[in-house]
Amino acid sequence: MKKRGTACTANELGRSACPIANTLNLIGDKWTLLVIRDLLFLGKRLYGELMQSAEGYPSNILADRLKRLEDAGLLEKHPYQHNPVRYEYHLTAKGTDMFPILREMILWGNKHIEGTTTPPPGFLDHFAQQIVGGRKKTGRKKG
Amino acid sequence: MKKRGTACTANELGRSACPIANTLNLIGDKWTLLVIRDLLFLGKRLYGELMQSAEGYPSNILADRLKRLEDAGLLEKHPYQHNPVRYEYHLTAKGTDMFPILREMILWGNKHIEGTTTPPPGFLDHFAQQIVGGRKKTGRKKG
DNA sequence: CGTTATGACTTTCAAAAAGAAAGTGACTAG
DNA sequence: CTAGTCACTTTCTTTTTGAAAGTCATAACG
Repeated sequence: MKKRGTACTANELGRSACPIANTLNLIGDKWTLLVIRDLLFLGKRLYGELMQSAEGYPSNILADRLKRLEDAGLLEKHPYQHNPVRYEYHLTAKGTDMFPILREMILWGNKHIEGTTTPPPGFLDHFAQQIVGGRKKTGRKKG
Repeated sequence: MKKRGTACTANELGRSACPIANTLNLIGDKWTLLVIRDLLFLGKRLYGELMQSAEGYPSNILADRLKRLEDAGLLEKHPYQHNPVRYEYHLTAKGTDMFPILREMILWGNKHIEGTTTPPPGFLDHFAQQIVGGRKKTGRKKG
């Protein structure tokens, strides 16, 4: 619960230079991708909103993951009030780029785990458009 | 290191019915996806081959993850010798369907983490062809 | 002024998981 | 008979988790 690092270059945690291994250094745990999901799909911004997520984050874990994600450059926090200072969190481009990973996990879960909820029609395309289509030249996937 | 479950229906571990949350119940840790990577991309089959992976699995962790993946139906083990019985491991269709998740992690890692190795040209398409194009009727991506 | 409430964390601590290393069982080779 | 190998399993110490309580700044109430 204490050590953190930027993890922006390979091998920082003693692993190989494999992009999968290095990506897992950031999101290879039970909670981190759920925080990203809440920020990306569910429009949550504040600590309290995230705490009310259906997943029931332990508060210390949530605080820790937000810090790690900030250190890794996947999210930024900005003060929305002073005295006491409170922050709102939002994903950076590096964070929203996680979308394709989330999307494939949704598709895999829907296909292979009974009882998982399916996003409404067009939901994923909407985000793909917004995130991938909106910021970069698009390219891969779907013609 | 002891409890295991099939986790083939949602909510088994007290989480929401979200497909991301439920997929993370299976692969939301540091090692599991690396084992799948070794089986899927690197052609490893035997316990000893997996142990020689660049990631350096602790042997007890590797044994545990293989069991969990088998319980979840992502891999099967088959004996390749008797006395003593030894097994070889290979992914099921449910396991190889993880490919798109791995692919997106490779792309994300290559884009955002300096120093990660890039697969050779055509590598991912090759697998997409083999796995997605080969087993199901799906999109066939280019004839 | 004193008390209660709220939001956003932080600290504490018991329990669970990870990980290093040594052990086990069934052989095979020398 | 002794040493070596493969595929795990067990033991044990360290680290991480996670439930719950605590903290801090401020607002609202009486």
